[in-house]
Amino acid sequence: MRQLILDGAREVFLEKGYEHTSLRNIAERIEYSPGTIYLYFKDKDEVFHALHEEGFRRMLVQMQPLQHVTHPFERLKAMGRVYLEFATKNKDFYDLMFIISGPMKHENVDHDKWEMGNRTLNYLKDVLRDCQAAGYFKGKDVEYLSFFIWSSMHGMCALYCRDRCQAYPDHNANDLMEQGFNVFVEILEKG
Amino acid sequence: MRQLILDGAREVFLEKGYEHTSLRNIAERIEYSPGTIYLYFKDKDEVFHALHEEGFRRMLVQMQPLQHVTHPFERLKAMGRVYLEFATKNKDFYDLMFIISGPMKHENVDHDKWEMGNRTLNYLKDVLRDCQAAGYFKGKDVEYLSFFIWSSMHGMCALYCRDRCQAYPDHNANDLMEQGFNVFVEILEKG
DNA sequence: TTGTTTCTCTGAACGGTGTTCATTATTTTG
DNA sequence: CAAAATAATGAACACCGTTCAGAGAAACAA
Repeated sequence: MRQLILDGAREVFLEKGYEHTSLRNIAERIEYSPGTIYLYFKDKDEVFHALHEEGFRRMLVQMQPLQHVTHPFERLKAMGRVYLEFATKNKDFYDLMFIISGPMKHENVDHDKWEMGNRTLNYLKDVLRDCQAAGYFKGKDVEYLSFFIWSSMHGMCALYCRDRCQAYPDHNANDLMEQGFNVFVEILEKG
Repeated sequence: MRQLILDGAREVFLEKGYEHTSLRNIAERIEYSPGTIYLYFKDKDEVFHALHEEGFRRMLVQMQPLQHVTHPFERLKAMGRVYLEFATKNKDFYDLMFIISGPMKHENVDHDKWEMGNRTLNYLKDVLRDCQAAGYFKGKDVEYLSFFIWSSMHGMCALYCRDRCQAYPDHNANDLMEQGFNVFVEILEKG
């Protein structure tokens, strides 16, 4: 049953986006009444927490092939590109995973949720350690370095998702992301 | 009248945050009926567009002192710190200015709105050109460079505002921001 | 002064939201 | 088959943004 609700939620969510997905929509889609959802989920946030997890699962799947990139810095670059592509091609999922406030309410977080997210972040840290072993990022703390790198990627994606790329009216948003990423790589290469 | 509404809106907004600010709240605060607001503003977004502008005005004020920092790269660093401080100390304004979807609906943007935002962005570009004149960021396109730098700063602030710093449970969020910024500066220094 | 026009403001109403809960329907168990 | 346990309902509550016919006040004309 829980799975049925989640499937309906994902369908409506991917069709209409987070903003326009109501519990009544979801209930209607799976042909149950609104109240039923509350028998299986505490509230709306808990429903979307599950999709949140699924988002990370999807992202991790897209990152699997990267393990065959042997050179660590190349792997880091490839990771960045996958991240960027994930955000631009799964705007709604990205929004839900990294921007929307709901799924991060303090109660929900400590538990065993957010596991997939941690796994992705740990993967980044591993790659960074590999980079350091290959002579990159000398003397940097992996924690802070990973936070900065994640932030830089997230920053572009967040501006993209929330239409702030319009601040550059003469540039196409996707172009901006790609060229911005290139600048990023060039600068990282020298550090 | 328009000003009265805006003042009420800002009060409620700063007290309860964007999420919990309804037109009914605002109307109640200024002791008018909800309908009245629609005589002076097209809709909710238009009300918050004005606060959006005010946010940029506040940010620009905080950036004024920077013009006395002579060394361009130092000015850039100082600008980053001001940006970071603005975001952490004016979470709600920052959220409204750079994260929330509303104020960026396509209709509203082309007009003469978004002017303050552009002014801030242009100031960043100017500083970057000064940096280039001083030998930094050789051969980089200022458009893409500014987008990347803005993104990096925004990324940290956005993760902060939307509680994603919890992904680092062993680190204090403010510490994360500061150290993340330091990593950023170190890496920029070498480019 | 009175009548008319103009402008401002109201507040009920519409359709939407998340959430609760007494009631009904179904299934499982004794 | 009856009783207990479980599952599902859908009306109701309190909100939301938004609209609009009409009430009230002010300004102007006669």
